[in-house]
Amino acid sequence: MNIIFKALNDTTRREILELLKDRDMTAGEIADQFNISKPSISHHLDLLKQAGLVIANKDGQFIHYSINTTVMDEMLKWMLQFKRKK
Amino acid sequence: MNIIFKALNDTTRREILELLKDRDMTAGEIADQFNISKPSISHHLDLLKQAGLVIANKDGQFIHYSINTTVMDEMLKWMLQFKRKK
DNA sequence: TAGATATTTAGACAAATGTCTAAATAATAT
DNA sequence: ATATTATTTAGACATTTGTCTAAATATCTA
Repeated sequence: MNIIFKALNDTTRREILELLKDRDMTAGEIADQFNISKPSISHHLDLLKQAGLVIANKDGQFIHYSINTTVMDEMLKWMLQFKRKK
Repeated sequence: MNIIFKALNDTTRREILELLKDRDMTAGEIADQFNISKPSISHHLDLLKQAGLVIANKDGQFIHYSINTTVMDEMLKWMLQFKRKK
């Protein structure tokens, strides 16, 4: 839970998720969308991966990243507890 | 958006929200639930207030805090965008 | 095998964060 | 008025975070 909130607490990482919502992308393609160095993006991707929010798939020299929304279900469930009770 | 994620990115603050889910509490009552100094709790409450997640109401020398779930709707909406699209 | 391309790892550094103690502010009670 | 209670503000400090550059690793191509 902690690690998920941590991963989402950064604009760049949230934007990465929004990109991956539409289609899978390689690390390089993702980095091209930001004015941030590739190592920094790599670090962001690592945090997202640790949180289980993205999945990395190696394909030759490329690494394809895809979003994993099942992890978000846990967060959605956490948030909904506040709406249920009066 | 940013400030909401920031506010939720801390276990103590999330636990405060879970306490307030059941009933309104004063700053002192909230602080009593944690092994953290009152000034630190005060700071956490301030961040939650800035994010709009709680509302403070002064009543004499007490300040009653209550949860405001409408702000969470924005977050829920953000999260649901990932579930909608295929 | 060498060189180019894709990505990560390592290490440094400034800024942000969570915590504390001491002091300030405000309201209540004696 | 003074002391007590509730809460916040101020300032300090160690830890975490986001970023960078330089170097390492891995794959592909000529």
